[in-house]
Order: sequence, then structure tokens, then C-alpha cells
Amino acid sequence: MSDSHDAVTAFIERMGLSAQNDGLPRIAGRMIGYFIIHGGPTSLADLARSLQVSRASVSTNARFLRDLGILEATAVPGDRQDYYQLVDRHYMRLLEGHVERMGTMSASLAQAERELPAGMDGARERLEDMHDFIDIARDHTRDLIERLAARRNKRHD
Amino acid sequence: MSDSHDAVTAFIERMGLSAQNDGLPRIAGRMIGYFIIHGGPTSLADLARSLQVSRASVSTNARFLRDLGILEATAVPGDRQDYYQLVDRHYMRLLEGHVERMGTMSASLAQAERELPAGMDGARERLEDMHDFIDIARDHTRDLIERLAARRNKRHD
DNA sequence: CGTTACGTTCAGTATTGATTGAACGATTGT
DNA sequence: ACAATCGTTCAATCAATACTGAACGTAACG
Repeated sequence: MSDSHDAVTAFIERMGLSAQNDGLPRIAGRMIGYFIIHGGPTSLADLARSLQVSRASVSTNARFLRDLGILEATAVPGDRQDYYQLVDRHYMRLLEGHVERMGTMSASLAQAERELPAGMDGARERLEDMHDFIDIARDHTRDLIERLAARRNKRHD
Repeated sequence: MSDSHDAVTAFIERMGLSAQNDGLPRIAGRMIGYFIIHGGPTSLADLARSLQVSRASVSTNARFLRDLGILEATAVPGDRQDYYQLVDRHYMRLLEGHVERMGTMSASLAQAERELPAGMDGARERLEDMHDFIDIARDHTRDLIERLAARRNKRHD
């Protein structure tokens, strides 16, 4: 079983790294990795033991991932611990987050266009150009999300 | 001109914030904002003065953005300062970076599938499911990049 | 030459944010 | 009632990294 252990921990660690790389807390990434491998539902205490981190960190990051819509709480009959698991198609939330960030960027560009005094034509053109781009990219990503949702539904029906 | 100044600095500051939000250095974001507004080419010294930051920071971040393919150096005849400007369609580089990160994630999942010992069927299924998703999303984003490139070319021809 | 302005590098500082330990309330089982 | 376990919160610590100041090399220009 040491083979499995090595491969599994290596993967979980890579998930931590790439989360860090994306600006997310490392432990959050490792938690996602844990759930991809082990499924769940799992209590926060077990998670803390498995990942060798403090219960405080697990608690904080669980809430963080829950707010992101990546984790959800489930009840286990006969046990009143808080059990968590990945939401179905959790990875979609990443794309949705991407769409959200493009939305704020779009709004920021729109505000700049609105407030920019007349005469700065070069600036306005560049703002509008980038704005168009962002909006198209956002729409495109929305389509992607829909298409992926459809694909998964078809598989399951 | 105080109106223009307010709107402009507010926009540049927002760009800094949203860069920070994406895990990039704040000054890098502000530099991008500066170029969107003022066009360029601009010397690093002017940039440092405008953004009120040290020349060291500007130098470091300019190299950073150049390596990302967002800024490029241009020669200004009769002046041998280093002039920088945004590359054409600089925002495309953001999507390309996104594609790259999806690529490393895909590779990481593939490696996990390869090294995972037999018997962990649930884990394998979840890995493959996510792997499929990532690859589809990456292809889709590549299409988007191509389509946007085509759109821009048509505009210009 | 001497001066000035530029860009880079690097050691040091400052700041941000992740992680922890300890204290707490709640819940269960004895 | 008591002990044990869980999850949360918060102050404190720790680590990563953004940012700066100073020193340096280069090039222009008087």
C-alpha cells in the first residue's frame, strides 16, 4: 500500500500547489485533492488528521470552499458531526468564478468609459476594445458551462 | 483636469486591486491600467514617476509583464531609453495563461490516473471525470482565442 | 573628464495572508 | 454531573512576497 500512499499524497500535494498558484490557500487545494481521491463524506476532524493540519485551518478552509460552492455539508444518520463532500461537478464552480471575475472587470471598464472626460479618445478606444473582448470571453465561457452541464445530464439520463 | 485625474487614477487603482485579486503584484496591474489609459510607449522612469513607486519596482514588474507577453519593448528614434507599451491584444495573454494552467492541471490528473494502484475505482472515476472536463474546457478556450484573433483581423483588414 | 539620467540588481524592510494553539460553547455518552 | 469530542473563533506566529533604497554599470551630453 505504500505505492498507493505515495501516488495519492503526491497528487494531493500537487493540488495544494496549484491552488496556491491560483491564489487560493494551499490547504484548500489539498482538501479538494483529498475529496477527489477519497470521495467522502468526511468529517472535519478526519480531514485534519489525514492532511496533518490544525482543525482551525480545516474549519476555516471548509467554510471558504463552502462559500465558493465547492463543498457542501451532508448529514450522516446516527452521527452529528459535520460531514462534507464535493458538490456534484465541483469543477464547474471554478469556471463560474472565472465568469464572475470577468464580470467585475467588465464593470470596471464600463465605469472608466463613463467617467472618462471627453477628449481622451485613445484611452476610450482602448477601454472599449478591451471591454468588448471581456464580454465576448464571458459569454463564451457561459456557453461552455451550459454545454458541459448538458453533457453531464445526458450521461446520467 | 481634476475630473479626468480622479477617474483615471481610480481606474488604475482598480486595475491594481483586481491584479492583486488574481495573485499578480499590485503594481503590475497598475502598470497595465496606466498603459490602457495613456497608450505609450513610455519609459520606465516616467512610469515610476506617474505611479509614484520606486524605479526598482517598475523595472521588476516590467520584466515580469514582458515575460508574460503583456508588455513589449519598443525603440524610440533619437532616444535610447527603454520604452514599453502593451502588446497588441494584450488581454489575450490572460486567456492563454488560463489555457496553460488548465494544461498543467490536466497533466497532473493524468499522472494521478497512471500511478493510482488498481482497486481505487471511485478515485479513478472522479479523476477521469474531472480530467475530461478540464480538457474540454481547455479546447473550448483555445477555440475562443482563435475566434477572437479572427475577429480582430477582420476588423483591421 | 564630470555630470546627469537611466535601468538593473540585491539586501533589507514591510505587508499581506496562511497557519496554528488555545479558549470556548455545544453536543453526546457515561 | 462529568468527560470526551467536535467545530468555531481569535490572537499570535510564521512564511511568502511585494516593495524599497542604495549601489552599480552604462550611455549621453556638457
